[in-house]
Amino acid sequence: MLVPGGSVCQQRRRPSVVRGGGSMAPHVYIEELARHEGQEVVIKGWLYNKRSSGKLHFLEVRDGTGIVQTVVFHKDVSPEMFAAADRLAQETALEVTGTVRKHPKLPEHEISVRDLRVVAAPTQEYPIGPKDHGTAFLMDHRHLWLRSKLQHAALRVRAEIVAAIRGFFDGRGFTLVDAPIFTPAACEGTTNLFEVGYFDEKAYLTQSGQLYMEAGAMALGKVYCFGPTFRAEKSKTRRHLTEFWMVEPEVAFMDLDGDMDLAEDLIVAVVEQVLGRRRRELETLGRDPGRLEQVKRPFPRITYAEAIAILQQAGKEAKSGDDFGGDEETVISERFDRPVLIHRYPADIKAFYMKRDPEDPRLALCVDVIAPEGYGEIIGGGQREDDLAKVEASIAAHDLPRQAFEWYLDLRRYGTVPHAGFGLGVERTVAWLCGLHHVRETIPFPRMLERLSP
RNA sequence: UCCGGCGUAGCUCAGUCGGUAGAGCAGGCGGCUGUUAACCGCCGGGCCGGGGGUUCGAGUCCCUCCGCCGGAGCCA
Repeated sequence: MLVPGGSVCQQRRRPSVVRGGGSMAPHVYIEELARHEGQEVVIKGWLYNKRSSGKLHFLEVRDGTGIVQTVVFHKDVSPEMFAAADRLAQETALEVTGTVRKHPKLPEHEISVRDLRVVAAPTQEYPIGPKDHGTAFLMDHRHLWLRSKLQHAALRVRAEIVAAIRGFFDGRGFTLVDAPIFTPAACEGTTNLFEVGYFDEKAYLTQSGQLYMEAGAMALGKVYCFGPTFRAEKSKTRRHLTEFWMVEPEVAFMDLDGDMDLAEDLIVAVVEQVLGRRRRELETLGRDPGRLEQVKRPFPRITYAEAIAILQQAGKEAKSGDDFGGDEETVISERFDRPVLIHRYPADIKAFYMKRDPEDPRLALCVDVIAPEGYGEIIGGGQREDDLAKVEASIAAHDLPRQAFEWYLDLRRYGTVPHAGFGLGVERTVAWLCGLHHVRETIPFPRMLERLSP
């Protein structure tokens, strides 16, 4: 029975599909429809789009797993239901009962409708139509925009990437060690950290769980943390969020080479799993899987000095001692068909905990991974300084408050060992795999310089 | 913070040389038995971001403020 608006509460109390005779059709999700060809099923979802051809209405219904075209033919339903079906507004919540069959024109399935029930009609016009909208408008309606095809696909790929990352580390004997979100005053300088009140003192939202993972690695050997991190940088680019997710493995008795192997293995595993399980979503996003199928071992590994040489050959002004901006990363990444590892940057442009290269102490045993196609740095990491005196000296040289690092120095006092790790930025990885222009579409509710809501 | 750009109907936009506000979509009504951002006909819909200035006259030119977008720096 179709009820266009009103008496919704009553309907909710009696959620069964009202229809004459026969057994109740099973509730099926749209992504499973192919297995039910020829059967009568119930789809529970929302009206995505509607077309009509007089005696025939085409209702596109989405249920979170996909979108299916349902066909209402005037001879299959009552005249009242047929007329009401034509009046359904976009995003009406629906239960549709009908038979699954092959689409006559497309390689997919459709449903010929026998019964329709409105669960809830919209109280006002849905703001996002099947037409162009600007990003500001869409971001203001992010809570609704998530229902759209491309956003839906991107979030599913994101979830797959997160699952792949967890599966990768869990399968290799890593232990998940959650790092704190509140951190005490002054870790790596506070200018780009979000300050919050913490009872009678100040605290800062974490910008990395790494130091805590070093403690974790000394306790559990192979560890990783996975959570949100925060940067109060006034960055306005398509690669930046103020709140983003990072996975940070840390391994005791591992050196830089082992670190690079681990980073490479992780990326290959994630790409493989996404290609294997989310190909349909990549297609929806217009992402050519061929570009991702090239992401196989081994990745090119170049030194910082070689990267500078590439930039100079390309006519860019680059001299040793410069860090790379987005442009430089793009120039380098375009030389390769897969991610490129750049290692051994000058130590003085890197963080205090980086171990120096014994073969050239001006260099740090660090590595950045630059994604292909200009998606930028997705990994930064390296081997950590494990010598107590050298860490102490580095803390002093960076003007960091020694007191706050006493616990960190303890890790070098009680059985210090070589260790290494890295951080992988989830949103940039999602942007790369999905082929999205901007990281704001890679996270459900992005937090940016000018965006704190919804 | 700096540089550049944009604010016109619910949405996306056009608006000439300064001369009384336009289209498509969405909404409403009607038509169509296979549509694909369906299509066809009709109808309603405006603080032209706010303030100030120039002018007989400002959506249009100038100043200013606000909001947003893109990029740089910084970084994942």
